[in-house]
Amino acid sequence: MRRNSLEKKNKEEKMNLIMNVAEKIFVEKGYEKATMTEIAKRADLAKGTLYLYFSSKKDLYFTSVERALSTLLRSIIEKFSSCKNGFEKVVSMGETYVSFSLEYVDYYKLILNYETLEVHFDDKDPHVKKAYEKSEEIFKLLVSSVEEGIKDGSIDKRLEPLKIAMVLWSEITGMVQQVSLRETLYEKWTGLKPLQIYEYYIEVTKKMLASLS
Amino acid sequence: MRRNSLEKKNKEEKMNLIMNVAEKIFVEKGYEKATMTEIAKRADLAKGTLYLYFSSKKDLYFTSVERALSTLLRSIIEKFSSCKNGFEKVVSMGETYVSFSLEYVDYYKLILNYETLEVHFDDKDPHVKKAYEKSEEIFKLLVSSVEEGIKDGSIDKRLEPLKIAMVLWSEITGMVQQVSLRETLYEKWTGLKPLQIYEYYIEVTKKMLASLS
Amino acid sequence: MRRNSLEKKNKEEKMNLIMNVAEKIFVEKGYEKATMTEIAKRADLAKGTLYLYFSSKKDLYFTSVERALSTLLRSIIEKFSSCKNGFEKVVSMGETYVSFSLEYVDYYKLILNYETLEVHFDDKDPHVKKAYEKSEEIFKLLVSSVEEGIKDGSIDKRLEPLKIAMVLWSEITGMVQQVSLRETLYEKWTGLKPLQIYEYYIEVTKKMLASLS
Amino acid sequence: MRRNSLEKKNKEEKMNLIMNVAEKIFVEKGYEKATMTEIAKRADLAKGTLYLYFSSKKDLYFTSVERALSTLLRSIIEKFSSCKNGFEKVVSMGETYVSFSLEYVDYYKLILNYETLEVHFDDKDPHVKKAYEKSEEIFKLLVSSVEEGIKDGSIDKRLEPLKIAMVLWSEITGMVQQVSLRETLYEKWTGLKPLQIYEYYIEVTKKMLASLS
DNA sequence: TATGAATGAGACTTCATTCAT
DNA sequence: GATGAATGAAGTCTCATTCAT
Repeated sequence: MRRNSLEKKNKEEKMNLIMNVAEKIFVEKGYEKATMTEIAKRADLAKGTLYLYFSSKKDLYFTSVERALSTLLRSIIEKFSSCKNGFEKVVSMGETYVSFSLEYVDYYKLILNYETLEVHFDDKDPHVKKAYEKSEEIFKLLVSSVEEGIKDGSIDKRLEPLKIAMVLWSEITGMVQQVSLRETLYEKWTGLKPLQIYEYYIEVTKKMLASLS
Repeated sequence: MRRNSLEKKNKEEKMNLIMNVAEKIFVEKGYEKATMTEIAKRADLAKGTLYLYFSSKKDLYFTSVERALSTLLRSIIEKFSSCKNGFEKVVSMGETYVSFSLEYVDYYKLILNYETLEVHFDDKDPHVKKAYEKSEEIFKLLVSSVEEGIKDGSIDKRLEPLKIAMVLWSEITGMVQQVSLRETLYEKWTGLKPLQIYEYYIEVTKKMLASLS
Repeated sequence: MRRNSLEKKNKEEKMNLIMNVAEKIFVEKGYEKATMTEIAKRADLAKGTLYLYFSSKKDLYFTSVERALSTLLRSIIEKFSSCKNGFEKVVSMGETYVSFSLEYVDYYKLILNYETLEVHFDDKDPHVKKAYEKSEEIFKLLVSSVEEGIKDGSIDKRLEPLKIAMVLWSEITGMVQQVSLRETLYEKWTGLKPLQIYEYYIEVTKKMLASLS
Repeated sequence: MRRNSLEKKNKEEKMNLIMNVAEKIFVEKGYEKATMTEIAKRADLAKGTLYLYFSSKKDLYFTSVERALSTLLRSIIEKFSSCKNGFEKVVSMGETYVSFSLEYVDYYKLILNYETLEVHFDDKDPHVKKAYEKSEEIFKLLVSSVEEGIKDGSIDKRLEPLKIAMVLWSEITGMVQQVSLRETLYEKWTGLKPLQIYEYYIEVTKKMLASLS
């Protein structure tokens, strides 16, 4: 028993070690340009060793993405507990998403990278499916928070919950994707840093949500 | 002279022929998985011929992207002429962007593909620079339209033009990216089609912009 | 037209050149130990060039085997024309098989190598199927020759055609396989060279076939 | 002493356990495609453990082959005791060989696999040599049985003992190899099962041997 | 004795690019 | 201008063997 759980822990630790390295390289170069040889070298392991823990490059990539999505999901749920009404929950989700993207840049960019890439992977791949499920879980939280806010009067009752949730979701995921991708470009155009853009977005969106409440 | 311009026209036509094919393949498979062999075959040309018109795979890719961006830019400017005030111009830009993404799916997805990929290309590459310049041109149009709207009273004067332009820009580009990428997924989640999402976005955003005007 | 057939001829010639080299290496080292790198080097070609003519190592191997089987089949049929009765045809087939194995050692060993290996390949593989069909074609010739011999009185009428054909077939293919594989070993044991063994086999078998005719 | 012999017995048992598993896998997949990992797993042992009992994959393979050859040899000698003359001994050898191939399919196919493969191994390898010696031992038994038969009048005295022994040997080893390899193929061609082919072979060969005796 | 994680050489295969025709 | 055969670097993945525990 002790033995087994110890081995399991060791294995997990090693997998995490490898994923930490892989993540960086996938972010730096993109999925296709990242090579197993480089990942092995930077992890100070032999090439073959990677294959003891991950069955293929694709497996390594997706397992890393799943880990990142889980971290994000956990983060969002944690912050939820201190919200008094639906409006606050919605706002909290946006803020958490934004903080996460700023704090765990590598993690976040990995997700983002995956979001554009998976279109070229097989839709039936269990890895892809699993990742989708994680996303859907988060989205459902958003919908129910909006509904809660409309019921408790903290969100404008003329809004349609499903539609507004969908708009918020794509707005925020899209915006954060754009901004973190083009951080330097946008700063050159406007002098604004990501955080300033996000804060302004949240400010105007809060007003929009609450306009009649 | 006559001779030269004729040759030039022929050359341009051939380039367009190649780009038409390349575009489709880049969209279908992504940059890395697209092969020069397949592009040549589908264009009914010899592989070597591609290199008479484009110096490399990267060159072919970026030239295609530039062509797509130009089409988008032209589209936006055309629609501008019939707008009476700043507010209408801003709304028109959003609508045009949305229509473009729906109408020229291939073109649009190529841009989108590039937007995620270029991060992995050399920032100093003249191709990348040129593409950025095209984007900036569009963005500047947005900023000046917002300013115009505030001045002519069609947009809420408490909004900060640069910030709101930046938010609108990243919101809309990001949202359209998300939605066109995950069209089927989102429809499964909510039953909504892209157009319905976009229309609702535009509706609430119009209210937000005009709230005090 | 001229152009196409010329190209075809060139392609075939190149394929033959490659197969000539491959054959030797497959025989020397066996399928698994033969490497594409060595085949390319010995054919004085780049590794990638091999893949212009054969889609995989397996393809190269089987195409070589098919070529060898065809040569054998042609050989057997050619000799047939000068036989006066069934008995002579059966004997001629045995002799041709034997001569072939002595004359085209590489060719023959390649077939032999395949005969033991294919058991580990997929039975449904079109290559394997095609090779089987060639073998069956030869076997059917043997059966009909035996039947002819019984009818024309040149073969002992108490023999059962199908059974005796099957025995002859497995005897001779098996024997030649054993002997060519262990040539030196058997010579060490008995002082006999392959040809002497084969001749004695044919002598006693002729008597057996004709014993009552 | 007690200690030692017990240890020895344990060691031998373990070796046999490993060889039992290895045999099956070598037969199923062929030498090259069989992996030490799979052998270890199916034997419920760690990979490293295999190397405590066998110095290499090759060693494991050849030791297995030797064990199989010994079993065959023992089998042949056992049946010898009940034979009254040379003719009966020769026939008995053939029958035993045939029975062995039917009864110990795995064992037999391992030998067969080795017979084609060893040509690609180093001829001077002590393992290969040892295996050859076992074969020679059996062959010598055949030669002396033929001589005995000629002397005691049970075999046609016009036959040359060494030559006919060599022919019989290669005939039967070859035939059994062919038939066990292509069992299903031959049944499809003729409807005959291995045993029926072997019996007919023995029938006609008996007549041939005894024709004048 | 037994383990199994780690190694690293080497296999097959792909594909952007060149160049003689 | 057009061709497409040839190149060869580089990629992913496998597996016999070793060695610290």
